[in-house]
Amino acid sequence: MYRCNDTNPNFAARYSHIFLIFNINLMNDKIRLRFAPSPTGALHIGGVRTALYNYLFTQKMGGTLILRIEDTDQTRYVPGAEAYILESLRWLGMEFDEGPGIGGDFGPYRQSERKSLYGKYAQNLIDSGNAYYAFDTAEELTAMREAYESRKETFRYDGITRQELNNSLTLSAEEVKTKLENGDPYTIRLKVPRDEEVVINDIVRGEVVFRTNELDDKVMLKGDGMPTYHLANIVDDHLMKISHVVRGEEWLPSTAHHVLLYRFLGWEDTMPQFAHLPLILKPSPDSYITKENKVALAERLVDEFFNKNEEIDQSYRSDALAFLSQIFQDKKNVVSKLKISKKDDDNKRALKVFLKSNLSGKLSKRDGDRLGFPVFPLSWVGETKEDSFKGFREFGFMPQAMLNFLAFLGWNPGTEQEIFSLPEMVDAFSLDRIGKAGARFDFDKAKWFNQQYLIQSDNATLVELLKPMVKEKNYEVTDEYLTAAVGMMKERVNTLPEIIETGYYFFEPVKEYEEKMIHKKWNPDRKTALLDLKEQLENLPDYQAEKLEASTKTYLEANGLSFGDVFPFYRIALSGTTKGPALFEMMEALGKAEVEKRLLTAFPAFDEVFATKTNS
RNA sequence: GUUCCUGUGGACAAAUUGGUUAAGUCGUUGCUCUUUCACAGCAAAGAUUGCGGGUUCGAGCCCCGUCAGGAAUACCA
Repeated sequence: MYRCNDTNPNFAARYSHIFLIFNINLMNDKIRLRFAPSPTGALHIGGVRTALYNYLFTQKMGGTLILRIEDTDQTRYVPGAEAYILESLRWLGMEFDEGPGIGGDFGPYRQSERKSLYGKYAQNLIDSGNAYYAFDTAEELTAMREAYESRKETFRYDGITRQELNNSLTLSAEEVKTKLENGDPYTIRLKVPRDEEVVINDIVRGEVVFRTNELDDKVMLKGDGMPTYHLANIVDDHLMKISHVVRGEEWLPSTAHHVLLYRFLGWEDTMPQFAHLPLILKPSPDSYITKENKVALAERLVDEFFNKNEEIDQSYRSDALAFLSQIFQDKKNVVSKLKISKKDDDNKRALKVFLKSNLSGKLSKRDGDRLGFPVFPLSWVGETKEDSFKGFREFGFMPQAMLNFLAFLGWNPGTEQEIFSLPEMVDAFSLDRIGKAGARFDFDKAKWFNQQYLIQSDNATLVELLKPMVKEKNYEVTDEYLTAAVGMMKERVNTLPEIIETGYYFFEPVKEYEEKMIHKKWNPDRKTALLDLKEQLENLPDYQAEKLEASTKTYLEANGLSFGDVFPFYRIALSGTTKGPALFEMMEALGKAEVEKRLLTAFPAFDEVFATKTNS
């Protein structure tokens, strides 16, 4: 039975005073974490959260944070992905101590550049009898898997099946030698022992036990000479002296293999501690299926289904649509209706499998697109439109708000504080307050966080962030004016761009007047009073909010009018809507001339709107 | 199918480690403030802690069973 070391993650921190007494400083060079993304596309929200937790823990412990690029799969390599990852992390304000482009004593930090390193360890495994050469081709294995599947069984390359397969365990030494000398393609597979238990002591999950008989003989070295994730990861973590592995829960099932590897390579005593993070889940179907969108959503899903399964005939389309609208009827039980039953034909089966993976489970990049929220920190432009996504930044989120939101997906400080600056978060963070259950992505909450940050930020900062967007729209305004507009709008929106979208009237003439109020209350005879008031205000020595308000009050009292008689029409004239910032502040910001212009164009327009109502 | 993980109001979650009345936040609804919207403040609705047993004076927490959801099951990471 193999046990990973089970020291407390906070051990060094907790007892640092003792180490200090003995003048041993374990903290700084002991705690080393790594964030190890794969450059196969944009870094999604789950990866960002993993990076965050790695960052928080290292900062908290005064450790070292390493960025390692895991690009061992050449077929999935996407140019630009690494740059995207770097830029995302920079935007979010997470700094790394070592990594590509940063430097460090343990480089190189791209696995493709470390290729020559791994063969030696694979050979070690062979030499110690813990791995073997496998000559089965990918095609043979695929065929085998299909054959098993047709019998409703699952093929696994393991301690049983390897005895029947084409490898150095079944072939004679002579045959193996010949094959190797001939340059026949081969992989090196881990020889998982029989009848043992591997015990993992996970920081967030506690003790997890795997029986080796359930484990497959994973490939360590691929046919192209590249290591798989499993080998490269363990070798690099060891060579880079990683102390804690904080990664997503999807890795938990293969952790047993990793523990085995540490042991076979003789590194078990320095094996890092594992912390497997809960997954970030899609919003549940019943939260986003509405009367309004369910038809569009169904069509979209069916489109994607046919896109993905080109072999299925289009004639199945109406059936698929019908099925979807049927399961959307009762949105509470969508997932349970996706169970495959015996009477389902192949099409139905394929459809159900597709829907299940798209309506439940891990949050995926498609979801964002489909449901209208971002899943990536920054926009990503892929080769096709389908592979391009809008990021949190482009949605108008502030990096700190995104981090704050993400931090709470799977962790909480145990206090009632919700808004944390990055340093505060570092201070409050600990691995043992990470939860075990999957956390559901909730865009409403994300927006709330962003709004809190918007309100909290000073106007000057927001103005700087807004300037590029203002420029893009070709609005010509002074900083002073923008500052005023931002001050009035920021607590009325969730994201930055909304300031100039819903508050467009600060930058250009009103596009449309809200008709309801005009129909209800507009009285052409009132115009004289409104114009009267306008003139009185224009004659004030300074066109300033408080003065305007005082003067208006006087006027209304003198003429027996109420606020309600006047305000809505001024408001609609200036902004097109009855919602929005305080009227007099808006007037001050817009300025005397602009206000006059807008009032004079609005009143005749109101008459017209009013006339259409009386006519109809 | 198999292995592993996880179940606390609609969502995120707390619960001093077995202690009595199950926090708080988002969302929803209402009230206050306000010319409107928003912000802020206050309040309400919403939970037999997935379900069934057991242990115990006492169970969200421990044990057994069961159901549901998720992950993994590639020469991907």
